[in-house]
Amino acid sequence: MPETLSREFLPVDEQMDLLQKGAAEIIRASDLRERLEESRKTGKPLRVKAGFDPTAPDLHLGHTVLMRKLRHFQQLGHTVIFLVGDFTSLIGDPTGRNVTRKPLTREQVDANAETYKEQVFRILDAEKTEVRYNSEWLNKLGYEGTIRLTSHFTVSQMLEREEFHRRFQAEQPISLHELLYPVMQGYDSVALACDVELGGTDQKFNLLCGRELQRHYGQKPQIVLMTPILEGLDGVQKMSKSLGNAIGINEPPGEMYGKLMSINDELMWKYFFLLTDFRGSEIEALKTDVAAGRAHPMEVKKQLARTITAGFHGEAAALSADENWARMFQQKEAAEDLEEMAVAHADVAGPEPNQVRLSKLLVALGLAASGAEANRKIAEHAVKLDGETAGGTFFSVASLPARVVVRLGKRAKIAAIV
RNA sequence: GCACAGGUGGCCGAGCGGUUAAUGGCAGCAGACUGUAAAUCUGCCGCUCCUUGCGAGCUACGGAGGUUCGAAUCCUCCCCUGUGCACCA
Repeated sequence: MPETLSREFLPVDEQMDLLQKGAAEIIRASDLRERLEESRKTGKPLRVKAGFDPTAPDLHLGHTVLMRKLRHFQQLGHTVIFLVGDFTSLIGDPTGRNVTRKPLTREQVDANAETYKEQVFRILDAEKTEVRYNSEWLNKLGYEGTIRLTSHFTVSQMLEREEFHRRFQAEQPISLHELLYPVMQGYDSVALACDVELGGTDQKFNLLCGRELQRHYGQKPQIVLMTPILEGLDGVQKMSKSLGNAIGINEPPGEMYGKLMSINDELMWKYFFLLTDFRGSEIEALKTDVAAGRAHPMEVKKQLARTITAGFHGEAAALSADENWARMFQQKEAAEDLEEMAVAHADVAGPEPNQVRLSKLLVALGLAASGAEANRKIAEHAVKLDGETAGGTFFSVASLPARVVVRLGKRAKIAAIV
């Protein structure tokens, strides 16, 4: 992929090809083509915006689908605006929530925004990204401006939005301020004079509000490019930290690799498509090979896991994660580089010297959420010590300090008891 | 403000005075099976403590009181949500 720095843009067909890969919907593709042609003629890059609520400082692969698309624009020489929704996040986008989100404090927003940027620039080129905060213009709007702005929409327009409509029908609460969210996001596009706005498909309504408002303000309505929502590890619900089915971009290579291997076969193709630079045709070829029995799905999945892991941690880390995983799951041997945690013997002591209360140890290692849960798992024979199923609550070590490999299900850690 | 309907464990949702940590479903965790998964089957699924026992204690059905030997279940007040009414009334 050539890194275009100057006013030299690639032919429009090639640009369209890249931009359309993995896009769920473009409103409208023909307009995008037109505007790309115009930009190529005038030498002016497109202004491409994507807004982010600085609410979830831990980015996961689901977020990167959009980031990667932004990077595509960037690679083609267009201007990417990373918009921090510091103002809108005081509302909290109601998308997909059946409960009204509680607003963040100013301090939380600021702190989150910083963490966000740090992570985003692992994918985007910081040098070429325009970072803006929407408080810049929304703050100035004032009550009067807000009234004028909201007058462009009607209540029934707002209630067309699926989420509001659903809640209204279900007799669930909709706070007045939530209705303001799409309006503000739309105004961001006006303030930034965007040519294109990116968002997930769940953002469709908000994105279209931008077009609507831009018309009112005499601007050309932005093109809207929506990326699909990535399903999480369960393969059903969207990837989300709060649902516990996410792969964080800051996770250690082993974790990342392991989680990727745990997705089901069907989902792996989507991941290939949205999270790697494999060409569409290459992915289709792999798919055909698997269907015909020429390639093993597990091997293909390993390739996926390696590729994505390498993108965040480098080739070497990905390879070692790969080898480790094979040892752990295929040969059921203990992995080499398990995380080691120091535990004070006093905290986990049993009644006799050199004895350890296993339930406490499991909690201390973070393998069990509570002592009660730990005891249940021991009773279920789900706990292994140095490869041997633990028989009871207590176990003895020959001497202190001691190192024990503790395994509960898929997860294992080395306890350094001192 | 008035009236009505609601508020139960991560979610949905039973229970409507007493074998109740609270039926059931979903989610989750573990075991078996497998190609890592998925599917399927099995077990678990509030917390703490220890003498790990079909042990003891604690906390829990929006909140606070009350009635009762005993309340998620009855009463009172309060909070929250939804709906209707709010000129004629």
